[in-house]
Amino acid sequence: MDIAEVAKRTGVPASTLRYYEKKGLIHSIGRDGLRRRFAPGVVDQLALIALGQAAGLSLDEVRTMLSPNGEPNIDRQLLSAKADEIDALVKRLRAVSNGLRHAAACPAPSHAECPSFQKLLKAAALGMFDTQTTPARKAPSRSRPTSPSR
Amino acid sequence: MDIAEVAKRTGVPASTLRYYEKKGLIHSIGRDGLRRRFAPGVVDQLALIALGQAAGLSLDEVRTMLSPNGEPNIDRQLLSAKADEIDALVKRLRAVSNGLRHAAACPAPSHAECPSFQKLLKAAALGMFDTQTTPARKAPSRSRPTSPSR
DNA sequence: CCTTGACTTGAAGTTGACTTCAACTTTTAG
DNA sequence: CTAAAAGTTGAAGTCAACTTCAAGTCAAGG
Repeated sequence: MDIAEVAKRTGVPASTLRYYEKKGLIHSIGRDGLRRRFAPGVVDQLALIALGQAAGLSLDEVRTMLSPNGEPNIDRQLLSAKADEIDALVKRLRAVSNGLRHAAACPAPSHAECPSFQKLLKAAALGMFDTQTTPARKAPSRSRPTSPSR
Repeated sequence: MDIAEVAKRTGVPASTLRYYEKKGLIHSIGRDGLRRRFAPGVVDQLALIALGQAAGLSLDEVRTMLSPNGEPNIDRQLLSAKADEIDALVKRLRAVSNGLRHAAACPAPSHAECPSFQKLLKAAALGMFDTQTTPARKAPSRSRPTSPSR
């Protein structure tokens, strides 16, 4: 597959594909002339990358998850740590989702004034700031670049 | 509470609190001299903001969720749409978590070579790129700023 | 009174993740 | 053969979300 084909299949723009390759997240499996050729597996890879990003990982983190560079030990530890983080995130996100859903259905004029909304979200937020023991600021996230990227 | 107190309680640096205030995400409830004074509720607000970010919302999106500015109708629609998005994200994230957990326990030298890891993640990635109908690139995310901010 | 320390501001700098641009090489169609 | 279309590069630009900086204000202690 050439770069345009991958872009078409995944919706990831060519510029991003080149950027990812430079960063070492994907690899072209040779050149046809000077054009990159990609193995079909790159499509799955890109899905995983998108998934990792959605989970709040940086591109560098995603790369270390996907490539067995140095110590496997450290890698595995890191892996389950990440899994724990993601589980925690999932818990909170479900609460947020419930909160939003309730807010959407709730008759109160402003959800800021709806007590059950408040409660749901407060529950979701509980434990984010541990007032002593934990580091706080656990889960990161990101902003949309620009276009919805057809 | 003054700004330092809020920072201490939440782990969110003072500079960020000022930035958020400028952006309209939080509000100081008056000044003591020229110093801001915050209501205790701001702590919960900040937790919600962090949560929203973890869910992949931009600060602007978080603000619109939290403030009843214009049309409530649009707001509610948007709310349940966001809830749907989050639910979808949660589904994928759980698959990722399972994948990572398996990879951490798996005896294969590199998880890239482990077939069950591949399968799990491929399942997680399924539907991310819809090959025709949907826009792809559904959920965003973010990277860590710098300090762990204790 | 004067310094110290916590706060204030606006402006500029940083970082991650891309995108855009200018200049160039190939491949493809006529 | 030649021109357009699609690919390539490195460098520079953009954007969101902050952080850092310079310069100033203010309350409190010595």
